[in-house]
Amino acid sequence: MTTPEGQRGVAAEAGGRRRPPTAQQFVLEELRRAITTGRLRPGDPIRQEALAEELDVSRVPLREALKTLQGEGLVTYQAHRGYFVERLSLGDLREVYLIRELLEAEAVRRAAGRIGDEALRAAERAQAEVEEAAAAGDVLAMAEANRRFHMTILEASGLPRMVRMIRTLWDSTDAYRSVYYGEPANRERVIEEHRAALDLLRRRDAEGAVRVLAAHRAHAVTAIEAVLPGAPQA
Amino acid sequence: MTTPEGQRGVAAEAGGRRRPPTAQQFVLEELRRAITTGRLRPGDPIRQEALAEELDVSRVPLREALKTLQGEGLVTYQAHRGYFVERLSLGDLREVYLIRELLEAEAVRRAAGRIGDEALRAAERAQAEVEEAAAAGDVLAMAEANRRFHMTILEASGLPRMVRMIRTLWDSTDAYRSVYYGEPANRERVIEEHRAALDLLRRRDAEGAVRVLAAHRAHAVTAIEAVLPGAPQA
DNA sequence: GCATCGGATATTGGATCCAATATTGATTAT
DNA sequence: ATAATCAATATTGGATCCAATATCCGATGC
Repeated sequence: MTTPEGQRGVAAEAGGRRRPPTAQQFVLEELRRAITTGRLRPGDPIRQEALAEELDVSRVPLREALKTLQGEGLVTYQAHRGYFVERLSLGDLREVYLIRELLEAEAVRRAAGRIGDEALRAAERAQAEVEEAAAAGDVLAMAEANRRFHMTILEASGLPRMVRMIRTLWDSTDAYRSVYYGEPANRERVIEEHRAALDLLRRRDAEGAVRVLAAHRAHAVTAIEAVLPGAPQA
Repeated sequence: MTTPEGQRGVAAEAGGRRRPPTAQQFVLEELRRAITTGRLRPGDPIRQEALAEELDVSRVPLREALKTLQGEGLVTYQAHRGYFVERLSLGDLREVYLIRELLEAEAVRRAAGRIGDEALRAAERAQAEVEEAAAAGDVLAMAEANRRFHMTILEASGLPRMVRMIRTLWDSTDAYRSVYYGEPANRERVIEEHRAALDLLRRRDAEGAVRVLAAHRAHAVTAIEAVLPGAPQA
């Protein structure tokens, strides 16, 4: 970060976002984006020097950001060989969804009994954004709003550590999720299911909400499985 | 790591262990040990320069190790303020055990149906070490053997990611677990419960094993809760 | 006396340089 | 031709130095 503005590359589409206060956070965001958008694809080795130069930072904050991503399961690491974008096998994907099932069921169950009006309204707002993005066909915006929708609900569980773990699991499959939203039929279904879940939450029907959201996940995982074998092509 | 042998401090009791191939891994091990043994106590700030000097490494590998520990929840981090040993509230502790309950129940259930003879024998060996350490009153050795016992069983689940998460959760409460083993009555109970679990696993009684191990955890958490308020005193 | 401001100090964040290890490719013996 | 060896190169690991930020503490005004 010797110069205020770097050149354009991985960091190119950094539209109107303002830069985080530390290089490390900046790099973290850019790396996440690069992975979730497919700019860096599963299995790709991460060359530190090239990437550091592209982002216009030194290798030090880059390496720390990579350690964070390693902890989140987005990249793997081999001593003296470097970091690689995690390549999820079909088994890995199923395992991630199984874990999410176990954790989210409990979180949603608790959230249903505790969620307040503000949180419900926040979820409704997120849902409105989901529908908006879906109508516009903006897959990325939809994924982001969708994430907000679910996280808002989960946070009502009062289990912050659990939510953090779920969020991490969620992120680890980001690279594979966009394919799901690409399909218009799936976008429709997501909207329907969200509406049903909101309805059940408003009525404090915990088990109903758990059931609907479990089905919601199941749909996603089967759809992703269908296209998985091999990395998601660019 | 300019000199082969550093001075004595956090790294002092590095008995007969051989040094890992990279400074970062070495630091990671030492930090974990320092936290679990109480050499670094919950809430303590981690001064990088002092610690780096004590371990005879530069701050670079230390910072990367701290990032790893941050991901595992053993330390917290605030930009420009540094790292602190995580201080678990009572609520946090309960949450960790709740998550473990959800994940381990499923893992044990699967493990019971899949565990092979070698894994069973490995668990039995670990259990023998647990009993040995308990008899000798060696709390640290007991904690380590105990960990091997449980991990051996969990690994039979065929869910490596889940096991990794459980291991991380396990580690995050290390600082508080030693108090449990300190009590001879608890040591006795642990041994009994392990034997019962092994027996049920041999008979492929999944639900029985799940039940016994759930009770096993419940005992531990209530015992730890009793002494928790405030950090575990040195 | 108390709060506020400002500078000195401590501590973390980042850049650069050097060392250690792995990878690659040419060379040679079989 | 093929496999093994070894040097050249690429890449990561680590140390040191400098910059940026926060913290601490005394001075100053009310």
